[in-house]
Amino acid sequence: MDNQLATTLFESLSSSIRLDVFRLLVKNAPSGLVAGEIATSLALPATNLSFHLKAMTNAGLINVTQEGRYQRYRANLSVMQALVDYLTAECCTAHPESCCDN
Amino acid sequence: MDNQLATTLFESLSSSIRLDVFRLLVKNAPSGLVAGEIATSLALPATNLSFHLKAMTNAGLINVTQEGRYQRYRANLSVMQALVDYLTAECCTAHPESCCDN
DNA sequence: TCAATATTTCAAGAATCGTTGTACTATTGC
DNA sequence: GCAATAGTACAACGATTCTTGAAATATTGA
Repeated sequence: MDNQLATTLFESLSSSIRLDVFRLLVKNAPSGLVAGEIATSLALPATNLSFHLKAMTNAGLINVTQEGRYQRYRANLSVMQALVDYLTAECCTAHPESCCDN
Repeated sequence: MDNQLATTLFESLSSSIRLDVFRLLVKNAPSGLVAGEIATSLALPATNLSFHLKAMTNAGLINVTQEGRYQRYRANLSVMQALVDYLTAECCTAHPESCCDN
């Protein structure tokens, strides 16, 4: 996890639409959801959702697999775990006594 | 930590300048740095840095205290810890077996 | 093959964000 | 008080990002 990837992931989580999408996919792990189910669930126009799904996929935050005419999206949980580890390191490395245990 | 605050914090960390500022302040915790020291350290124009510091302060990611004519900025480590906890919950609550321990 | 369905791509405009220079406020030391 | 210093506020512009409708692509089922 380098700074540039972290920045990209934060950017990916910095829109409420994308955060909602990610949370929905976490809730529906590990089976994931197809694009139409996400759109219905979050009441989003297909084009707008597609725009955000593409951004999140490019960032590596979610994965997509084709299922016939459907696209199934899944949260990339290991990337999220790596981000948590990165943040913990950012937060605690220098001065553990002033952060981790409060 | 609600979704809106999380979104705001991610937005705050989604620029490489702001991420660099935060990392610098973590490295210099708990004493913090005054604005001029940050500007020198990151080679940023004062106005641009001020713009980002204001955004980060509004988001609650950093704190500021006045010291005479200086403004001293410190990383808000407990907010960062709360964000890590939020992300961990987002990542692991639904299906711990598929995330936390890999 | 053909119509229906699922999703993406593209283009255009709206909205937001980032950067910079200039001006302003506040504090310090003489 | 006055000049110097630290930092912020404001305004303008450029650059991104967001949103939407229309068109394109691909798959399915009849």
